[in-house]
Amino acid sequence: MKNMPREGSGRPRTTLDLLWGTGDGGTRGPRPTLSPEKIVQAAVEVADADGLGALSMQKVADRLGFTTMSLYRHVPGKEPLIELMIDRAVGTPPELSAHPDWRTMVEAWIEALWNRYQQHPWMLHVQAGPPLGPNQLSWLESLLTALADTGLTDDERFVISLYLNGATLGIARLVSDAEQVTADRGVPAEQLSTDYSEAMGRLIDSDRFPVLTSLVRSGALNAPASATGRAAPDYEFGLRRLMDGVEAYVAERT
Amino acid sequence: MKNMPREGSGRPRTTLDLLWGTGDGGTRGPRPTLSPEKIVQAAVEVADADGLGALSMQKVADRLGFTTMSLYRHVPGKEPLIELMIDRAVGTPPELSAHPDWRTMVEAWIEALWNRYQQHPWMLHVQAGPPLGPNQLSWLESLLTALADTGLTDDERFVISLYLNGATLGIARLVSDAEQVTADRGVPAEQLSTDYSEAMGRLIDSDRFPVLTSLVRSGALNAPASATGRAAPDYEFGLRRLMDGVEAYVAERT
DNA sequence: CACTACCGTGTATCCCGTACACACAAACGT
DNA sequence: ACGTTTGTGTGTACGGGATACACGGTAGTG
Repeated sequence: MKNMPREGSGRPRTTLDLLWGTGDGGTRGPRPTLSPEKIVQAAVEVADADGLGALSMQKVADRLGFTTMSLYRHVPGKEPLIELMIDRAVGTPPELSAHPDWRTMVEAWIEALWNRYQQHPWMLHVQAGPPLGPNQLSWLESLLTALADTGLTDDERFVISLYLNGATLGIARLVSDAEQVTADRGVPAEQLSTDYSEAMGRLIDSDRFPVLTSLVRSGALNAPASATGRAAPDYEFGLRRLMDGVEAYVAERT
Repeated sequence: MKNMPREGSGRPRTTLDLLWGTGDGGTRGPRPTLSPEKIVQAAVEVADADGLGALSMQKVADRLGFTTMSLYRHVPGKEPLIELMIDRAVGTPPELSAHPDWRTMVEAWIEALWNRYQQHPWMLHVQAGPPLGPNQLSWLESLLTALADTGLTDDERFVISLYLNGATLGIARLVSDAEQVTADRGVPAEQLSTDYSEAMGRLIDSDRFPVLTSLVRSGALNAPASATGRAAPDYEFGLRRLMDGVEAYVAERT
């Protein structure tokens, strides 16, 4: 029985083990030069620099000075690697205890998450699955803690957390996509909304799209994004409405 | 000058032309058997069935009974094709005029969009860019119309539309990802949240994650998703808070 | 010291997107 | 009527990417 496939090809068992650092098996053979951590770090750097579409095992290995196949000794494949990247890129949640009330805590939480998304825009395009990594769970824990003294039930706090998380994700994606795509087409950032409303003006039939037409003509599309160079205020306005609603609900419950 | 590359290889000029059906140039040569519409339809079917990752020009061509390369006569590439797919998959917005007030209109709008996302989950994972297709613009027009008699300014209505759109997108993605990923791992839908909270229970240290631990122990994670077999109520609750906030803002303005 | 478990590598396979050149077909200009 | 022009579907070919598999070497274990 010499040529049987060497079963259980080394260390990297499950993605969960990688995420939590468990399952570090026996210390036999040559000391590894590579490690999952280094690989994940390099992968995140590649994705940050060139986007998720440009992420390949080759590029990651090159950046580390190793062969493509060497990565597979430490990470079971590309998809698991991406899961690890997410947990690393999202990092640790902010410290919220200094804030006076739950509302400012939640706002700070969302702003921090928003910033993370800005730093690693590729996170907005991965199929995420339920959070299971230590960092992702820390974010959830953090948000739930912020809602602790609202007097809401466990269910309600959980659902609200889910919604806040999702809303932040969605807005960040919308904004980031708009910037990215138009940037890829070689449009300078200042002209973004100008060009957009101009393109729309050309396409739109004022019979079929009366409201949009008047909106374009009034120039409302130009103002918000170019005012600060960022669409950030957009999400803050919407967020504030959401918080008002939550606050009213909390007040009603007590 | 015989062997110059036959410049301007046929009809499919820009993605915009495809989206709006403009630019259908001279009717020379053999009548085309294929058309952009058929291609887009087939592509949507493939993505619906096997997900975005399994979408390839091969599969689309096979489904139509043509060669891979034949597609490129009608569609400039894969990415433009996906943009067309989005506009087709999102379809036309719902009829809202029957609803009594703006709030129920907006709720109906969101529910309709939510349903579209359920029908075509791959839409949640594409880089979208600003909406330029006729159907996408119709959705925007529809939502803006619903907000018409709120007395808000153009800016405000636009920003709120953006936020509602983004929030719906984000929640739908969170929920769909969770379902999808766990389904890929062979977990039957009923066990989803059970397995999830069980996995979390194994991973979590009650010192580092006190709130989560108590949440898992109380079983709050099991209830919401399994109650209806869908996580739909989650988003409705959060949505209601958001609408309350908007309503308060509207009232304050008048 | 032989054995075993594991490291990093090289090679090979399969799939994907798409450039390019062909053979043929239908309308146009003369 | 007939060459010219423009477009159609196809076959072939290339570069790149994920990953299975077998190899030679290495460091603890018995």
